[in-house]
Amino acid sequence: MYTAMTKPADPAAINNNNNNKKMKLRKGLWSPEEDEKLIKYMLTNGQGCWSDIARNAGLQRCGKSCRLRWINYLRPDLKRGAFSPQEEDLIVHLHSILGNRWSQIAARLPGRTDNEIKNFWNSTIKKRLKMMNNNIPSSPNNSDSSDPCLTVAAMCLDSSSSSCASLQEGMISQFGDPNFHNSVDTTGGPASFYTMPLPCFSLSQVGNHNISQGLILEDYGGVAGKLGLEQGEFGGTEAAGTNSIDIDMKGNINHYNNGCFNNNNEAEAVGCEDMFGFGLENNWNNIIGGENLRMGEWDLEGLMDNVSSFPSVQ
DNA sequence: AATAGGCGCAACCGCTTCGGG
DNA sequence: ACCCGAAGCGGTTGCGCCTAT
Repeated sequence: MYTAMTKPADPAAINNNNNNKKMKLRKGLWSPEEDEKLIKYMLTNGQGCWSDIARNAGLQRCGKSCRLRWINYLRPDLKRGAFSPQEEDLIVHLHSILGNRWSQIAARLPGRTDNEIKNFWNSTIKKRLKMMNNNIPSSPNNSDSSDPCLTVAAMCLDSSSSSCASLQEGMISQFGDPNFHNSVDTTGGPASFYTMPLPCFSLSQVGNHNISQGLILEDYGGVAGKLGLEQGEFGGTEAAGTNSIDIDMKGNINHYNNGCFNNNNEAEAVGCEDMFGFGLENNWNNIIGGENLRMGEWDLEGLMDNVSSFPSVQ
């Protein structure tokens, strides 16, 4: 496993190099000896300045490399081995909320690292979702998938690589992007609309309400965006038209056009409490209240608090 | 048996954020 | 207010293993 590139350094050279600030730092895979040194040092001295750790532990590594090795591999509290189905579900679920914020996802999976989760996502889950996505008809509500979380995530996979859950930030940033048209799925929407696959929440959280299309982004010629809820989004709702939020180039939500929500109290209740069951309702009230609100300031912690209803990971 | 291609994982790279001077 | 170094983060790369042909 250890290649020539990772061949342990000559001890004499280390001694010399310890006095030489220009010593050549090693790269590549870590040798067992290096691991041992780092573990020993960390257990004895605890965490500190990583560049000092690298030096004091007698490692020809940069602090950054030491930090990564410790966090991703050597930490005693790491959980090794395959992801459990519960962890897998939770990752998909969290990713639908947080997007590629791997560190935040990892923070909610004890013993797992962001790197591990990122790799897992980019290989296993992404592949699986892609396969599922091939089986999903253009209209998401026709999906017969048994796993709503995976279904939503698979739908999200059709959008930009920054993931659907970047609604809070990514979508906004894309409004001014001339390439925006290329980054979203255009299936199912009228010519002037760009249909974003259902973001941010799983069907299980939506309850019995039929989210048929998700969000629409109307192209304003790269000047601004318009975000709306498509007709028939909520069960029993007879929407009179597309309800919209105008968003300027800075991502400010300037006002909310009262459409079906005002015409249909039931729809309002459903939309605000169920659809945004992770805590978005507070922000949604802000939107309805006409207050300016930046997407990036949506209450992620509030969103995450509601994830507690998700099966716990062992 | 040989080998090409796919896959998973560890590590690096570059950018951003943060905190201290 | 500015600079600089450290830390953190996400994207990407490289390499060894596995598997299909």
